[in-house]
Amino acid sequence: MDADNVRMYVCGPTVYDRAHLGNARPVVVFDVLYRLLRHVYGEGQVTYVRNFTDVDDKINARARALQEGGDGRSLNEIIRALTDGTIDWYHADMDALGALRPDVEPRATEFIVQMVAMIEGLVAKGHAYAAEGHVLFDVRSYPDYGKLSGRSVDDMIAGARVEVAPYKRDPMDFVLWKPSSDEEPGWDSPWGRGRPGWHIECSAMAHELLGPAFDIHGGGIDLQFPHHENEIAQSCCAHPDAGFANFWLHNEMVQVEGKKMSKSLGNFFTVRDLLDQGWPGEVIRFVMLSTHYRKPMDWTEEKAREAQKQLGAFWSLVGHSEQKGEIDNAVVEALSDDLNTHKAIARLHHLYTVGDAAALSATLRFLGLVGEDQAVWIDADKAARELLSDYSEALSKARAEAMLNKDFGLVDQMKRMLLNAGAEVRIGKDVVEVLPTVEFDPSKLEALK
RNA sequence: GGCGAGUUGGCGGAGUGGUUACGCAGCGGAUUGCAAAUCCGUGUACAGGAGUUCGAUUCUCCUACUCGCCUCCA
Repeated sequence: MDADNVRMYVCGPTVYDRAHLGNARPVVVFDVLYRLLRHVYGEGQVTYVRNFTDVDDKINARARALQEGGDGRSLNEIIRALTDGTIDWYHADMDALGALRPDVEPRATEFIVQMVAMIEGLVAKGHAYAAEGHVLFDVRSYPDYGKLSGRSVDDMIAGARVEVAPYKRDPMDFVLWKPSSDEEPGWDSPWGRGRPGWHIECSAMAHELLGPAFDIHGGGIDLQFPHHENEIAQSCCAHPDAGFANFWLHNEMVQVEGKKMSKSLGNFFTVRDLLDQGWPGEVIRFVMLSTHYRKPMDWTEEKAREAQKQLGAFWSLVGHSEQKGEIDNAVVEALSDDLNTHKAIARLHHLYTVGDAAALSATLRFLGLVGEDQAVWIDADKAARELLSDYSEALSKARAEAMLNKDFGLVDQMKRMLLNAGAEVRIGKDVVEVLPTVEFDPSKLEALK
């Protein structure tokens, strides 16, 4: 809409717990988009907003449990502390994945005033009504309701899985505001003390921070309905001529070893779990980017291992050279084509194969595939190379002897040990080299006699 | 019951109305004491059926299967 101010809003997490792997996908996907937009339009020309939803019944339940467990603070204080802590976790974990922080990360609880104002506007325009302390959005008042997700109100009602509250005019009407009991957090409003419904916070914050119309709205495909559908209904009815979001992007879900990630299947884990297991954040990111964002992404150990191997190879090429290069244009083109990250990775392989360390380095940086882990890895790699150079010398000597007396027993034994420790043994015509691989483990080396 | 996405070689995973990526694994060769690594070479895969077309993996329709959403969910 405005090349000097490209605006993007992405639905962020409800901060009640550690981010799981599924939470990480939109973060990584839209981080790539953010980086691309900054590259194309300029770093200062892009505004990226991603919210924290810090008012939610799951949070309330946790806070109440803490209170009942003896926490003497007020409910609001506990909630604030709880969500503060969860946000810190989120930042740490997403930073580890190489995701840039958005320009603005608004918290829902800091925009209650704007939500109330928007709801009042909707009531005034006849799109919402108060009933029994609730305020509900009247879906029948918005003819385009269901357009984004390709549903019709009638179809959905036919599905008959809608909870029908007696105060609703239509079963599909959704809550904009609901009353709070004394044990629940609440804010004063024209409809009494209460709290916002789930969807209104994004509409209010997007409007406040990006204006009535902006370029891109993103989030997980599971949010397409009802969350985004409801956002559209609210925002478009509140600001009928603005248009709200120009483009909607939805990432597909994450699976684990071919199955849906769920607590009941026991394949549920957080980003922190993976990091603690020793997977570098860049490897997790690399796995994410190897699948197009609109397809389900299957997390498997095998993919992670493969990603680590490939990234390790890239890093070892760029890590030991200080050349400054340009971001590869073919990668930018691939990303410009609906974020074809896998094609971009194929191009990285090409840069690696032709040995263009400078371009590879700049492009990896652009894609967020080098970070602290790379520095750590380079250090470890250097140390390992040093350690192995002694072994290399010894092996070289032993081999020279063996070449004369044709007894290769010792050479083979040394080789086995080195390979077993994850080293790579290269014996050429006259050169012997021993180099570490990503699997190198010095503790598996026994002292050479 | 409603809505949607997908089904590509051993595996992962792009893409295209005709020339069929890329990575890993495999195979053949060079090399090697043997390997590893490297280099060179190598595989005509697009769920099934019908249709449109000179020609379809790519477009249309049908069928099968998988998955997701419809309820908190990224």
